[in-house]
Amino acid sequence: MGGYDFASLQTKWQAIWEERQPFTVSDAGDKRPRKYVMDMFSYPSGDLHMGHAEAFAFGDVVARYWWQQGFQVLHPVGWDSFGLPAENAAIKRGTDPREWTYSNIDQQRAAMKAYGVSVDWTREIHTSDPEYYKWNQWLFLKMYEKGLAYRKDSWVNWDPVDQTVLANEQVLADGTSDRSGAVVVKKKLTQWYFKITDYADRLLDDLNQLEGRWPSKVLAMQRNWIGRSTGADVDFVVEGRSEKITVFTTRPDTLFGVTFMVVAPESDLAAELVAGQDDAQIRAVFQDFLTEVQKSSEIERMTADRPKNGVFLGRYAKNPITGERIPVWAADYVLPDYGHGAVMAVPAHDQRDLDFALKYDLPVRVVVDVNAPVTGVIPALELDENGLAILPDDLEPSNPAETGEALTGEGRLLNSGVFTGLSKSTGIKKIIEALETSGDGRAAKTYRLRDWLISRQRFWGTPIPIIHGADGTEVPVPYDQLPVELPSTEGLDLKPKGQSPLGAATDWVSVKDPRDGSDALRDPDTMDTFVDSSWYYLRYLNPNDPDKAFDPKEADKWAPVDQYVGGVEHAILHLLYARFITKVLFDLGYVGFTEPFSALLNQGMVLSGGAKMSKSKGGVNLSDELALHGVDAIRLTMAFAGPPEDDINWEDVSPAGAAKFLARAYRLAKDVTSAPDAVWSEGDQNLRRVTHRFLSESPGLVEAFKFNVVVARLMELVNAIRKVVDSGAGAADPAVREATETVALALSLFSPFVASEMWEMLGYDSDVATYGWRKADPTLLVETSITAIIQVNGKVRDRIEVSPKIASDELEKLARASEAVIRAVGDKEIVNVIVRAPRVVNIAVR
RNA sequence: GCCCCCGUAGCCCAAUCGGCAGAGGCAGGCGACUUAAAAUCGCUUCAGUCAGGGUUCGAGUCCCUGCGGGGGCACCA
Repeated sequence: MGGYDFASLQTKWQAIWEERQPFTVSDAGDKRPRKYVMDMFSYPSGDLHMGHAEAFAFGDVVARYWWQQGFQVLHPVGWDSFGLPAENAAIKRGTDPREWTYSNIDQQRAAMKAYGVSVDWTREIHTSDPEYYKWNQWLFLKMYEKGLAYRKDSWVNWDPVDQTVLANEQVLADGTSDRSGAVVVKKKLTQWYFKITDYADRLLDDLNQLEGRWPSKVLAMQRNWIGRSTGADVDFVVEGRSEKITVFTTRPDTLFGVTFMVVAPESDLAAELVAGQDDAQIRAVFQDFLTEVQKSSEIERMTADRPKNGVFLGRYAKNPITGERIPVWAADYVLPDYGHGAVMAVPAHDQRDLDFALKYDLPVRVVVDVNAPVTGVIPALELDENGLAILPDDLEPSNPAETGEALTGEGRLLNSGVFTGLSKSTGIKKIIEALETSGDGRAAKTYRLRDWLISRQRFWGTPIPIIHGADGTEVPVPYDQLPVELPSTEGLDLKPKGQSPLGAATDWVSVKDPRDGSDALRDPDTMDTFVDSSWYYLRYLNPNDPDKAFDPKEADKWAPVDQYVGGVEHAILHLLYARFITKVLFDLGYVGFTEPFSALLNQGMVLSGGAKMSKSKGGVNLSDELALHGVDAIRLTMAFAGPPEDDINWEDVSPAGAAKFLARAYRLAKDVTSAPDAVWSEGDQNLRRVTHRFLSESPGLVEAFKFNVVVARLMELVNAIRKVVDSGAGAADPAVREATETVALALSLFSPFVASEMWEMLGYDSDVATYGWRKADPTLLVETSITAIIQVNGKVRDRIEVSPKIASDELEKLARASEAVIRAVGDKEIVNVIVRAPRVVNIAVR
């Protein structure tokens, strides 16, 4: 590798930055406008890996860009330092998780500093510090007071490897744990929840505000996850039972087609219905069925298109609108925790209901004519004595009972009493109105989103600040007794046993009831670490404040975060939780905004051989690449590889090429012979034009995250300077200095070490990073002539050099006079001439 | 099954508003320097934009259909 000694440059500049702290934000008396740029903080695994390196490289481009643009930029880092890897490591070594965690942090901090990220190191936070997690507890208590934190007994996701419960968001689509990879099982347990479902509408609707500033993919994922459906709740009276069964449906227009009802077998409702039923045979059959259902694993349950099984419960319900008597079944295709755990079955128009009806020989009744025109005049239909329509033969739709295909399309209602003939959407509206009038139903929404299960049965997390009194009352720990600190691990067995290890820390868990001093027990569970990360962006604003979680005045000044950078793996989990907690803090009056992250950039992954790069898998890894090519070249490689949100195949990019380019840039700084006070305007005008075009275009490109294009333009500029130095005006030309200084300033966004060195070589002792972007001189951006293209029928036939200010009619005259055009037109008739001065003329001929 | 994103040279990728398909890099080729090689420097080959249809004076760009790739949700009523 020729060029320069990147290793000694890295050492030199790291020491200088350590001393100067150029990125520490004091704010006081600083009149510059503010920007808050934040990278997703890291779990302290000890090493910097490719994923971190890429995210920090991109985040740093943005942070350094705003510094150059004259802002004071808050760009903090912290550590997501609670969690299972530390705890598991501690179990393996018989040590305290604190040791592993804090030594990893030291190691990783050093790696990050060596990576040259523009960070305000005075604001570093660790979520495992009592000074931090105290405020998780404070947040919990605030939410508890508002009824947003509560405990309930429910079927939960249980990770049998990590021996703890998981939130829905932590279970992958294949039914395995996102952390341990174990197949998650269902357990019925009493757990703590945050009531995120209260915020479902706001979490969904506020996504519209983020449109265009968050990746559309993330917005789509969040919308899917929240999964709002609109429709109606309909109440069905059950014979011999005082309470009705309420079902949720998105198709109230098909109410006349209901031929049976289905409830989830494991729901309380099913048990009640069977209990109220005299036939012992039916009760026994149901019990067997329920046992069978509970045996099937979550994975089987989640596979679509499984055969549907069910049993008749021996009970009948009444259709509220037709008065018809319909049987009530229990079946495994109805889920206990969605909607009301019960459905009205319309087999003609729902594939699942149809599959079930055909299997158990239940009636199928068509109530929507999907062949009927959806728009236009509704044909007048004759009704029979039952109020049902008599249909002309050609309107007869296909019969689902014969085809096995449910009719789910748009159409017009059939056999639906006074509603017959209505379109789907009008039918939905009118039938809901009728239900509301009769009191048998109402418009309703339901969500896929579930409340956030936050308790965990592990040690290394934030203790839940609740005391359980002897009488079973939940007593919040008084605020002045926070934090509830984790005990020492001395004599404590952290091995997962399905119950929190804290429960066995006798001295810790036994407390006096704050109400009356009687014996009581602390809640032994700890919080999901996603609680820590749901508000950490606020803690950076006053990381050492002992009196409050964050300062609302600081939040007004800095928050929300202007630019958040991180991996798409948090598209739902962390980002949804942080949005939720921000809205809660807004409602509590602590912040004046409802979305935490105004803009989001998701970097792609770095792949090698089609797999994520990591040390354990062998092959290419970050530390080798850094040693081989230097920090600057690696960072530049990532910026140049393509759009930041795309994955990078390491085989497709060239760190050696990046290093070569940096060496070319560096050599220019060496070549410049003019003094720092050289008068640029006396320099080579063509080079100046290139420089100023670069100065003018780059900011927009950075703001659009087109880092790869900026680097390409920078390469262009370097090539242009080289040409002037070697075979033009020469190294002494003032324009060469101007252009080379521009290279150093722009390069500082991507490759700060070599940029700083170049800056020094060029005679400056200031920090290149905060020196300031130079404004383009508009007079150098004006083009003196422009190439107009002349087309005939859209095909380019001639090019002419014209003034950019040429008038349309003059350009047309020139175009018509062109010999190439005259030849192309020949004896054809000119039917139209489009002139877009000064760029294009198109002559349409026939 | 529903929804979202992407298909441009051998490869990674550019192409503001619909207006000359190529900025930059990798790989390749030729040349200069060198005893030779590396490094460096200069020059250079390479696609008509996945396919089909439509809108338009004009489509890589907008619309429809299909194919291919990636992702999210899913017995969700």
